[in-house]
Amino acid sequence: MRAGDRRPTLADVAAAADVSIALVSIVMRDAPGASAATRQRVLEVARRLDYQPDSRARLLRSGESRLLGVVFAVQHPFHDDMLTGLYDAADKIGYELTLSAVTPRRDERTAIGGLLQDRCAALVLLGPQIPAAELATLATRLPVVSMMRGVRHSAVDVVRTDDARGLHLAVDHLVALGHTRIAHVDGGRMVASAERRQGFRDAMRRHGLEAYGKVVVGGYGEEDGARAARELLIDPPTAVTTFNDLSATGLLDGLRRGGLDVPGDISVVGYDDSSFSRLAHIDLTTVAQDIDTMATLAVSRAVDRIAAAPVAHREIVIPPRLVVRGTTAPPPLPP
Amino acid sequence: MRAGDRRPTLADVAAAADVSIALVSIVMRDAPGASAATRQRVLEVARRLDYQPDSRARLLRSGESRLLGVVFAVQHPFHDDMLTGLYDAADKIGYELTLSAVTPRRDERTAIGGLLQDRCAALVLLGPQIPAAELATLATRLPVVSMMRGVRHSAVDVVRTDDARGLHLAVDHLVALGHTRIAHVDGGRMVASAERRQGFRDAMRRHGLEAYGKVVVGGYGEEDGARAARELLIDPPTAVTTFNDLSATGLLDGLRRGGLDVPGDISVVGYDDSSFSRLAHIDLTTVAQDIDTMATLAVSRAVDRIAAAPVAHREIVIPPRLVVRGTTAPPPLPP
DNA sequence: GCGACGGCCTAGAACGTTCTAGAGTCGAGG
DNA sequence: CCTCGACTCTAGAACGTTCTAGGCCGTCGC
Repeated sequence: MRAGDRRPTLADVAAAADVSIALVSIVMRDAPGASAATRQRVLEVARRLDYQPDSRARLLRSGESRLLGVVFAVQHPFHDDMLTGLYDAADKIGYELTLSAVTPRRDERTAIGGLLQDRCAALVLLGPQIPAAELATLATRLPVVSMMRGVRHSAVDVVRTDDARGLHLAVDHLVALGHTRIAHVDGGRMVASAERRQGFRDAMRRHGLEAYGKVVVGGYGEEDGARAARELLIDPPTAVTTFNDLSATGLLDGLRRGGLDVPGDISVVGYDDSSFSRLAHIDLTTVAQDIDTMATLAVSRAVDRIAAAPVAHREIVIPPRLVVRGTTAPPPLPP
Repeated sequence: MRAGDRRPTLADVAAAADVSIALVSIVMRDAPGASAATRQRVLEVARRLDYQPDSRARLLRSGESRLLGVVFAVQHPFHDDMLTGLYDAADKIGYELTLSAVTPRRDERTAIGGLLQDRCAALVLLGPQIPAAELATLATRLPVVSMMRGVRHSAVDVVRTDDARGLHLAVDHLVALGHTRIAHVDGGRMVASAERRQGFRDAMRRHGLEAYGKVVVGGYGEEDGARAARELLIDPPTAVTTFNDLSATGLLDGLRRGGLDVPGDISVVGYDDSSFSRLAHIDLTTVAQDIDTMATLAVSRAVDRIAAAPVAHREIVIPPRLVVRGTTAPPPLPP
């Protein structure tokens, strides 16, 4: 068989096995209506011809498309983790995933547009940045699940972590260790940044430490953390919470270059429990989002919507948990 | 319009604009055969109805599918960079990309299988790990382009960097700075690891330094680099080349923790010019693969194969270039 | 005045599936 | 012996598109 050859279709298999096309279809779908013997024979022939079903024709005909479109961004380690979870979840209930990436030169609208043409049954968006109104419009066309970003609109489903609570956990942990002067490096315009910042402020207030809490402008990446480190080095607190792990690693590096020992002089807490935060030489205390639960819920919510099943809440909020590793310790004794 | 509503089709637009279905199709494809006035009117109606073409039906009918399947792996920053380049390249010539990810729990065969069902016209595989024989079998069914991995089989196209040359560049740079005792942290069983290791050995020999060259077992990730650092600290060379940037950052961190100054005591060269290697606080001297060129060539090679165009060479080898940043310097003066 | 031609448009057949409706066959029950 | 139901199987119509063949106008060249 050469590359240019036409790929075998149901008709080819049917002809070779001397049965009708419909019967082959039945066998392929494992649907009732064929005897064990024929089933066997058809499968045999199909395997011999190396038949592969054409999912496009299949979906075209059968309307319901068991296809979930996922929009993710490159260079976001957390998105990669979430993709892993989504594949697992979709696989478990017999759905397929089709991916569309946001890159520095390919924006979210383009990514979504591509998926719409593929006629997927629902859209799962990882940390969408487009305006809520636009998401709402989109949601009139097909079910839309926004992950990691709250959307105040009744048409859009949301699966996210309780980010405020995540920062409560981080601050509680630090306070329990004895810290009082704690700073937060925030995520700037990033999705969820506001919730985390607010969570930090609330937690500090709850401990009566609002006077000691300081928020430093940060951002998404390592360079943002490094920049924040330079700012913090002027008058270092004894502990820092951050918007995410990437920023935290930049911060770690900047603080150490500035001559501080982590966690001896200063403690650092990340956010996301990205796979690299577990690496021995980073060993970052961090707030973990429950990826598998979130992925499972996002997929099942999308599927419920596709089936037009009534769902209880538009917004599902998952509690995070704190993963204590090596970057937090009691504050240094006052000199 | 509610989410459950049927999406408008060509027939809907045709009815609303009072023309034939075929004419609407012509207008949508921007094909010749419609007057400017009608074109205008049909487009108007289509926009009003919010018509979106169904790519499945389109591809089903028109056979040739302007769809390239791409298999990439999560947690590989370099793959993300390549995806960015591939989207650009495909976009430029009017092709679509459909992505399938390899995750810790979803292997390459599964990822490829998904794409085959989508009937994409060709496959682009980023650093495929499956046996060459399997790739060859696959290539009998549709054009297959392997990126970053050489495949010694006439059926599979290859677009890769001249990795041996990449290590020559790194070693030449270090030797020019005055280094003689140079180690290489290799990539273990990773794709392209052998070429880089061999390139290192050849380059050292060319400089008459084979006696000073040492190869340390490493791997893909930061932890592998950190492990190599521990080994190297026993009797440190003055410079190290690495399999990739991720491993290099782990190495950097490990060496610094071991009390060495980079680049004062020891120089480090990475490989890939990953986006994070450019970050100010990493600032890694590294070997850059020409991502855009590779992406463009991979896409056009795939397209040539789809068109059954004769192509000159099965394997396209792109020269890398060295990006000198802050982790390399002359060796310390002997005490 | 007439045939040829070009511009615009349409009908209907594909594409590879799934689904609906029904046609055979066979054994059991009356 | 007939009828019924269960079980296999099949024909043919969808699905939303593109493509092939043509039809119907004017206009142009003779």
